[in-house]
Amino acid sequence: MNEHVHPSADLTKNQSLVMGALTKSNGPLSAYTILDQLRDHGFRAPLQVYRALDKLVEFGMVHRLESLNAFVACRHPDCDDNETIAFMICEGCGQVNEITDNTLASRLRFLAGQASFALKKSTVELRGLCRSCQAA
Amino acid sequence: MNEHVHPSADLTKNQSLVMGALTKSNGPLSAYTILDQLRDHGFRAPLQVYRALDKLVEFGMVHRLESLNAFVACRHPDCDDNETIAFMICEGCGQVNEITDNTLASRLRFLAGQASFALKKSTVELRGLCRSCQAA
DNA sequence: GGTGTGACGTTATCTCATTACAAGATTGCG
DNA sequence: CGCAATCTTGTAATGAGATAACGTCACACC
Repeated sequence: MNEHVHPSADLTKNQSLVMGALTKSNGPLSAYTILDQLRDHGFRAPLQVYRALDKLVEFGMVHRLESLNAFVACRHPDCDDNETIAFMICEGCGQVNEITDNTLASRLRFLAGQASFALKKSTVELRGLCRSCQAA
Repeated sequence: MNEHVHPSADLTKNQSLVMGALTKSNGPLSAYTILDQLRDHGFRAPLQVYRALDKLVEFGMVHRLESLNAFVACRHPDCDDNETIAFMICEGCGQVNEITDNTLASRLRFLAGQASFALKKSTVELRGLCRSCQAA
């Protein structure tokens, strides 16, 4: 079992299929959209997608976008799933930009610390318009 | 028509009822939980709740927690709905803490600016355990 | 062989949210 | 007043997202 990095080689068949669908897409996909895309490959029920997604998220290969109820492939090769990640989501074209920023992350940790709050996971999602979509 | 501040006096009956339910609760409520609580007051369908919530969110009196699919009454009397707000959500007791932090907000604006991203709304939700729940 | 574990498949169900249509209520104005 | 425009409401139906509960299968390990 490969450790420490994205275990791409160890993915099961279903996990690979779901990962493939997300990688090919240039935007986030909902679980049901993935299901529809994989019906030809034998997928029949939402749970098949959700189980694969759970694992992929656990591996840090996929992120869940809470404000969209959708999932996106991680573009950082060695993305630590515990790290604070921020997403910029364009409401025009649907594109998602993934950014990591230490200043942001440490500010969030500071705020949590001030309140004696044991931080487990941060969700930071910025909605707006990307450069191209502002022109239109 | 619309006002410049929280138009508490201008709430419709349904909006007042929903606002009341959220204010009385010491944690976030889902739309369907609100619906159940208001059945005695004539509420019959989810849409009655969602319509009221839409307006209350628009007025800045209620915030939506994306990671919970739930809603919480704003505790800041003059909360501007455009302002960046962060939530600390305890996974133990369900309590939600609302915090505004200028350093955080300006960092998010900076990151957006760097990418020429026209920021409309920020979602910042921290999950973890509050002080009391860490003891247990 | 027996046992534990993890992935898989299927059905049903649950929660969250919206679409579509109709009826009152209110405001504004000729 | 009479009428249109707009807003709020009510109701039913449906769409979208997620999980529970069952059973099966493959495989590693002793």
